[in-house]
Amino acid sequence: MSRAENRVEITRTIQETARRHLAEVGPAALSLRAIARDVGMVSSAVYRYFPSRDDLLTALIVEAYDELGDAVERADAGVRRRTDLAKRFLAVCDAIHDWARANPHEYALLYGSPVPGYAAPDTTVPAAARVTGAFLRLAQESEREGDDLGAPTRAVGSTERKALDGVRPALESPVADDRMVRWLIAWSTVFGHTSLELFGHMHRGILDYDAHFAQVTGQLAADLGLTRVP
Amino acid sequence: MSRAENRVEITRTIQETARRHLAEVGPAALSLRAIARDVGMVSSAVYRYFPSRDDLLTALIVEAYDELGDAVERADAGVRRRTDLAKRFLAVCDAIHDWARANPHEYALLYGSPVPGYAAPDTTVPAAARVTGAFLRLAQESEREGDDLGAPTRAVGSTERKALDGVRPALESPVADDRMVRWLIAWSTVFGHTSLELFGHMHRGILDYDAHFAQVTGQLAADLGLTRVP
DNA sequence: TGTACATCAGTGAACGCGCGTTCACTGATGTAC
DNA sequence: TGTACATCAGTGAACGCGCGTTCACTGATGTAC
Repeated sequence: MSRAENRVEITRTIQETARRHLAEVGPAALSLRAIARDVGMVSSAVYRYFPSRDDLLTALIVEAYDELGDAVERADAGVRRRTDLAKRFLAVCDAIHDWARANPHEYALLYGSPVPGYAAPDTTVPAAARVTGAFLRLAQESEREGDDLGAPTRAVGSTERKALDGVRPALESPVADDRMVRWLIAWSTVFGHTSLELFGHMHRGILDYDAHFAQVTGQLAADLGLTRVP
Repeated sequence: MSRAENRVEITRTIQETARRHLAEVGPAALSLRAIARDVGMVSSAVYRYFPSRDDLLTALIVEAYDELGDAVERADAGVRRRTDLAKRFLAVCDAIHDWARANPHEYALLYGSPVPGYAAPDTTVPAAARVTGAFLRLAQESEREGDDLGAPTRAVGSTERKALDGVRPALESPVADDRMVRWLIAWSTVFGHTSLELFGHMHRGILDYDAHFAQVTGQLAADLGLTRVP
């Protein structure tokens, strides 16, 4: 095995170990020394592979975003009838929710409180954008379908229109502002529900998280006008 | 000043200092030693007032929940026409959002990732319940008003009905399940929006957070059937 | 009202721990001629 | 094909730091008679 191959493999081993630690102790308690110990290296040796703890953290963040992105895209692609936007929407929501429950510490790293002293570099942006991308793709397709049978939407004034200017560059085909607001509500609801659930705020209130999540996302799909008979 | 009075005052001083540190460095970086230093005490002296770091943390959590609870209840009570449920709902939503933006680290402590190694005791439950209580009160009053002009709701099946059993004990007057789901969506949306905003996920996407939040909560109020002409 | 004793606040040193990062060094792997 | 040199991986010790918690002790404040 060449030096270069070895390097790739050891880098991967370190990151895998780090990922395992992340899943066990959470982002705040992640320790470079503990990871090195577990790999069977002295802590200073890790610096040959990651210039600092923050770079290792960045690698983990990108990995987690990509994993979630994969799950979401796979869920979407798994729906045969591409015109069944409701089914695709629900598949995407479930993918997020399922991944979060299976990987709570990773979810907390991505969507929980920021890690103190750490600022995510721009490297993480493309990976992070995959999840929102799935929502936006559905929004555009739904818009193209035309006949809108969703819940009535409030008119959008000029301040809000300007506030949404940041979203538009991510779109290839236009989505009307009032409907975009509904998609953003769906986005906030899915992540809000997941965070409230995972961080313990539904404890003893909602007795069946999956049932409730299904009801909620079903309602969102209806509000978005996705559940219509073809 | 008596010993007892002194004790109360110093306990308060410690907690106030802790609170200031929390606001500056966030929950994860909160240090008992640093707080003691700032108060002008040796770190071991703090143990006369708080048996451990976790108890101090609990006190801060309760304080923060109560502060948010105060803000929410004050906002609700500030609306003169008690039958204007839309206005009251928007006041409550804004109170949460405003408090979170003014106290981001405190918000993260309450609604962000759990602090590693810390489990909130039951002491925190009543304070935490005040915020959700405001939503539930509005839900009940809206239900009593009767004429429901909100967006159409999806039927609730038996699994979801059972899942909602945990919410019912908190109610004095009944709320129909399908409408309760909408109130829970509103709850998830408000906290989801706030978390996504504060934790940086709307950065460069939404250009005016307040405008967008207003649009979103306005839409929620309409979906809940609160914005009707009397 | 004064004295003897008990209670309590706060000190300072210590324990035992862990962290991220740097640096001089050894020994193995690669490269150029 | 063999040798001289450069590159690189990994070591081990150290730096400097901070943390929560315990404990024997001093000196002040309270209480009972």
